[in-house]
Amino acid sequence: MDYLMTCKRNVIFNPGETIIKQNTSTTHFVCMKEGLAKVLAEGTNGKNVILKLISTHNLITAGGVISDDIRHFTVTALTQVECCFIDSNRLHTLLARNSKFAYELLKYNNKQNLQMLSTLIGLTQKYMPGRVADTLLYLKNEIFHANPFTYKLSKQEFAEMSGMTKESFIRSMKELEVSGIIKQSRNEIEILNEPELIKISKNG
Amino acid sequence: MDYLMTCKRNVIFNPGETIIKQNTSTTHFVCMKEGLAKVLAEGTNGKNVILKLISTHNLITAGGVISDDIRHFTVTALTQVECCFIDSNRLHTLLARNSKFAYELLKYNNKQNLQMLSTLIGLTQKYMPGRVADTLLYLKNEIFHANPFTYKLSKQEFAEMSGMTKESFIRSMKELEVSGIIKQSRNEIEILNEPELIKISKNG
DNA sequence: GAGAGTAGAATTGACATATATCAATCAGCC
DNA sequence: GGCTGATTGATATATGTCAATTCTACTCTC
Repeated sequence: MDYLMTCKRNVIFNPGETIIKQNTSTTHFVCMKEGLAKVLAEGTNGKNVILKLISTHNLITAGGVISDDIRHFTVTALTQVECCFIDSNRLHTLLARNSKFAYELLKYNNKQNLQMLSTLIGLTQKYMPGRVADTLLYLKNEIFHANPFTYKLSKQEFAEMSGMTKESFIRSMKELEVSGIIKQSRNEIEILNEPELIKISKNG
Repeated sequence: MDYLMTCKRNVIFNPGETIIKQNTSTTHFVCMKEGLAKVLAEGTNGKNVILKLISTHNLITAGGVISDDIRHFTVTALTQVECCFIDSNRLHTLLARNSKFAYELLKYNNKQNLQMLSTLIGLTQKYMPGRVADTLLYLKNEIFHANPFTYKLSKQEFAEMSGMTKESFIRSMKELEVSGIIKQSRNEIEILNEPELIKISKNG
């Protein structure tokens, strides 16, 4: 991985800039070195789903690269992002030579797959409160690693992470706030009663 | 792949029997040699999602095996299924030695991932008619490879493939029939107007 | 540097509608 | 002749849509 990271083509993206665009074709893949970005799948009818957020030291294959060279999702910078572009030939060479690396990549890939599975289950089988709870727990535990966490995502983006409209997301959040489970101010969310939130996530 | 296929532990499953059970742990993975099976993810509240059907010559990793040894979905036989169990050590050995194999497996894995992505998009962003259309096109093009195709799945199972209740599935099918887009008898479905069905799939 | 203006996001409310739920009836099958 | 699955209907509810309002951040001017 270090071998891949120490590449030349280092690029800086500003918030809002598109790092990878869905349905385009490239022979490069991207390695995030610093920052936060969103991975979203664009639907046919203008609806998007944010599959996950990615931060430091993350490999962005965007679905393609290994099976085909088409990008299957769009990756957009949320903060300033530093990343490097690596020629996929370089990856292929490494794969052919180093079976340990191939094994690790396979593991990584597998983990992605499972993550997507749980997203799928969550989005298709839970009611709104459960999905909102999932989003909040994901943000706290896997992205910000802090409890009152400060965000700079729009409500629209939160909604796209939760598979609903922004209005519905806002209403759901308000209910959680009224119930005393969370506390929110402009750019900050605090989870006050995590056990209850987990209970809601498991569909109460 | 042939090396893996020529294993000793050959097992026959009858329709309805569980080949792999979600949340169990094994150090074996399964290779389908013959038959048809459904791969479903069991939700917490009794709702299931059938992720896909699998037929001849398919590797069932069930999510785990490479990253952990926990099965993340349940696989159930729909017809009589012949398959073989392979010790995962054997796979790991092969991976370590043969980088070409690792590469192929990575490709395979990647394809699975993309398939799941499109399922996710379909289930979360489309209305019922679009989801039903997706299911029908999937069955015709990727599973049965025939136009009037004969099935032996229950309406409940079709519904679980389409992310809805069986009642909703039946109603949706009826509408398609009334519109002259499909024709259905007891165990057979014929797609009469495929272009229109594709249009519906793309959310009309 | 302070205030007015403005563009975009957040919020709220009323309403429409997709879809689930529940119960009843019907059909095919051993 | 009953049992399971399919179908239909009536109804409830979750969620989306649309429009109106408020809030916030930022720019421009003086």
